[in-house]
Parts: sequence; C-alpha cells; structure tokens
Amino acid sequence: MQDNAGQQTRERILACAEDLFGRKGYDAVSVADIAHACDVSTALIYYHFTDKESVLKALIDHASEVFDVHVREAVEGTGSARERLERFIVGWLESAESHVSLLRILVRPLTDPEGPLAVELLARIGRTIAALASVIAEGVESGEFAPMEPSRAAEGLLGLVNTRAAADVLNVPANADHHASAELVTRLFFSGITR
Amino acid sequence: MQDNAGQQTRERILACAEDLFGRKGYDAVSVADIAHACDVSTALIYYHFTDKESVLKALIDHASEVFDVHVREAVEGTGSARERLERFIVGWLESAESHVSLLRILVRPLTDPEGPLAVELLARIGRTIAALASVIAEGVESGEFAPMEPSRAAEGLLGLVNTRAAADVLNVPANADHHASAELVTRLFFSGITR
DNA sequence: TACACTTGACTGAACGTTCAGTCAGGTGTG
DNA sequence: CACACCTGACTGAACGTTCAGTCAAGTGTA
Repeated sequence: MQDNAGQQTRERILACAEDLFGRKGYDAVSVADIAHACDVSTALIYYHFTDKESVLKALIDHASEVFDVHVREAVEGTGSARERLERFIVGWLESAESHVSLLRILVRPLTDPEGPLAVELLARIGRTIAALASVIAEGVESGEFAPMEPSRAAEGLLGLVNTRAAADVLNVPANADHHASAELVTRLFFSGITR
Repeated sequence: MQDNAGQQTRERILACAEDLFGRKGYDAVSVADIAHACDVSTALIYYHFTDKESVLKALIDHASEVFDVHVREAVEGTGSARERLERFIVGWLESAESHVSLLRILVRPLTDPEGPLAVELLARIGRTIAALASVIAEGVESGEFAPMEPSRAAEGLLGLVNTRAAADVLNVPANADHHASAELVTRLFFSGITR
C-alpha cells in the first residue's frame, strides 16, 4: 500500500505538471503552482525530482512514447507510402486530441527556440521529420509521389498536422471531429485544394 | 535633436525587445535584460512605456502592420483566388524571413494559450484565417477550387506558411531560399504531393 | 507480544536571488 | 525657469531550492 504510494504521487505530480505546462508554459508555472494543483508541498516535488526541469524532462520522455509510435508505424509498417502516411496522420491527430498539453510541450521550441530543453526537443522534431521524409522518399522513388524534396514535404506535413491539433486554441471547434481533421490534412497534403 | 531623441530611444528599446522576446519569449526576458541590451536604465523603459506588457503590445501593433498587408492584398487585390493566395504566400514568407522574431511573437499563443496578450493575439489570428477563408470561399464558389470548408483550408495554409517560416529553428537551412519555400507551400497547398 | 530501530513519504519555514515597478533627483536644451 | 530625457538606488513580492524534522508503517530481536 505504502510501497507504491510514492509512485502514485509521482504520477499525480506529472499529471498536474502536464496540464499546467501545456496550458501556461514552463516559465509561467511555478513549482508552487504544481504543488498546489495536486495538493502536496513544494518540497515533495523535490523529493521525487531533482529540479523543476527534470519534471519537464519526465513529461517529454512520456510524450515521446505517445507520439513516436505513429512515426515508427509509418516507417516500419506495410502498405504503400501514401497508406502509411495516412495512418500516421490519423494516429497523430488521435494522440494530439487526447494529449493536447503534451503536444504543446513538444512543439513549443518552434516558437521558443531558447526555452527549456529546446535543444533536445528540436532534435526530437528533427528526427520525426527525417523519419517521415524517409517514407515520402520511398513514395517519390517508386513514382507514387511527384518528385520533390522529402524533408521539406515532411516538414509541411508535420506543420499541417500540428496546426490542426492546436486548432482548439482558436475559435474553431476541433473537438470530437478529428476524423474531419484527418480528412482535411490528408486531402490538403496529397491532393491540394485545386479542383 | 533631443526632441526626437526620445523617439529614437523608444524605437531602440522596441528593437531590442523584439529580438529578445522573439528569441527567448516574453516570460524569460526581464526588463533589465531589455535595458541592458540597448544600454539604458530599466527606469527609462518605464518612462517610455507604462509596463512590460505594453512594450509587447507596441511590438504586436507594429507586427500587424508588417504582416496584415499581405492579407489585405489577398482580400482586396485583383486576379483569381489562386493568384491572390500565391501572392499572399510569397509576401508572408518574405516578411517572415525579415521579421522572424515578430512572427514568433504573433504565433506563440498557439502553443501558449494562456500567455501574455494571448486573447488579443488569438483574435488576430482568427481574423487572418477568416480573411484567407473568404478568398478561398470565392475560389470554391467560382469553381476554381474543389468544394471544401474554407476556414479549415485557411487554417491549414497559415499552418503551412508559418511552419515554413519557423523552419530556421530546425537544422533545415531556410535562409535566403524563401523562394523555394514559397514554391513548396504553393505546390503543397494547391496540388498536394501526389503525382 | 513488546520494544528499539529503520525507512519512505512528506511538510513548514526559510534561504538567497531575481523580478517588475517606483522615486527622488540630475542633466542639458529652448 | 521649465520641460523632456534619463539615471542610480531602492522595494515588496515571487521565485527555485534546501533543510531539519514529523509521521506512519515496517523490520529485527527477545
């Protein structure tokens, strides 16, 4: 009972931190804010983590597990390049919907390039783009896609999918209709807007 | 000479703040940082601005002038919907290249929805999307574009163009080749990746 | 069973530092 | 003088972090 009480608390702290960091941003959230949100003392957070940044680090590690799955599936999966990319789009948007805060933490360095752990996060994004680019490159080589620079296209795809995911910030109601989102992204990315 | 020394100083403060806010983010930059960057006292900043947030506000007003031009041109300009959107893409990417910090300030609330002036900035983004959507809607009505929800497409376009603009954060060298960027975005948005 | 000892989980209070913002006053020009 | 411009010295509050110590729940021993 008490053996895993510590683990439970650690998870509770992480859950609160995920929500707060995702909503307000790392800098704007104090350790006291996190502590208050999960009803513990600030000192307890330093019992479970070495410092504030390591809380963020733990969240990022968790986030990678959630989102990287879809990238790996696209790279290692079966089917045509387009099929695998379509599955990536759907999967990524699903994860984005259920882990908005986590996604915001991951993409923040794109608008905050000197923020906390920016170097690590940007490297991660770079790896994601490279992975998607490899799938696109396959499609280009096989003639499935038109000739183009794969890394650029991959960048655009990630931009599209993340914009769509961040859309609930805007007035646009993105809730519950991520199927429509996936369709839009798929269509925009593969066929464009032109009739 | 000294009459407009104040104006000059105000502009210098704004220039430093633009750079610092754009690189490190509003929260991570102290008033003392800004003061030190343009070699004045912190007190002087409070002589020219009522508080820290109003410095950001002044920057945003300036940013709007820089970026809104391209949106207005797309809405009020002549030519087909596609031509006007293409001009918007080129213009926006040009401004983005020469005002990276400013753009980062404008889009930050997308990943920091409770940050400083987020409400105002999000409203601004909403207006931009609505404006682009109206152009896309024209294209849809005239049969130039395939039937689709204009606001979603507009959202995607803005996402594409801003992702491309933020790309210099990544390892991808986006400098000096915003023509290639514009081509990519144009192609991705209008024709998609498919052969 | 009883009692001394250890441990993991947790806290209140305080640390030094940094922050946004203030203020009384100085300097040069019309 | 009067006014625009500017500064050094300062303040209260908030910050991340530390620390001495509490407490309930084992554990080993007799």
